[in-house]
Amino acid sequence: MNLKDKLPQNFYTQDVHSVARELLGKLFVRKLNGKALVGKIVEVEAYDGSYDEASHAFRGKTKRNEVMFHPGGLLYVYFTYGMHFCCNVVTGKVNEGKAVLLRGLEPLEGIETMAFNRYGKKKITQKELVNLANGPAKICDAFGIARENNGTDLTGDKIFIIDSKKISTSKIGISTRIGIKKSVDLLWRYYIKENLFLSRK
DNA sequence: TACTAGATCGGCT
DNA sequence: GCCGATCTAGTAG
Repeated sequence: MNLKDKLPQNFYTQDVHSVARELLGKLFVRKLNGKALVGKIVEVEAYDGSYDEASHAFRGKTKRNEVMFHPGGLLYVYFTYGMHFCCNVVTGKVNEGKAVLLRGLEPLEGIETMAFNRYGKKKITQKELVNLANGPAKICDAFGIARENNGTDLTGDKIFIIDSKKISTSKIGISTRIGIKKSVDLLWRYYIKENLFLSRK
């Protein structure tokens, strides 16, 4: 991991689908209490507010989704099901309302901290390791991301993403998105094929 | 392995 | 008042 390879703002202002695909394989970093928690991005979903009924941004700007309407490069964190947080990378230009939901990370660094955040213990089984961050709410739990991180600037030094070798197109899987009831046919979920840390096969 | 229910609360109709 | 970009534990097969 080379900190010089932190993704710049102009990475995030690209089209939401380009950002979604290119985020695969990159390293999501969260500094927590002086330590770095790092995970490789293995699964994401695109949400395009302009014609995507499943997107929080579909009905326009509100107090909750306001961050989505900023230019790309911010973290959009929302609270759901009365108990979980999920986080998104805001993309595109101002007022577009588009974002990429992080759905699966492969834990690389700070695993003991993540384990403690999720399971209340530092030593975990192989099964628990696989389940550490293979889902949107699990990511936020493991990485200690909550309401107060909504709107975090990803070009800053608290939460950011490190570039890495691009995943070849042949290794990227595409499917419908998970857990939604509207716009269910859009093939806007992208993932690294055969990775162990996917929320689903 | 597969399906179901329950937890729990903020946002929006 | 209803329902959600979820997760877990429980039961049944």
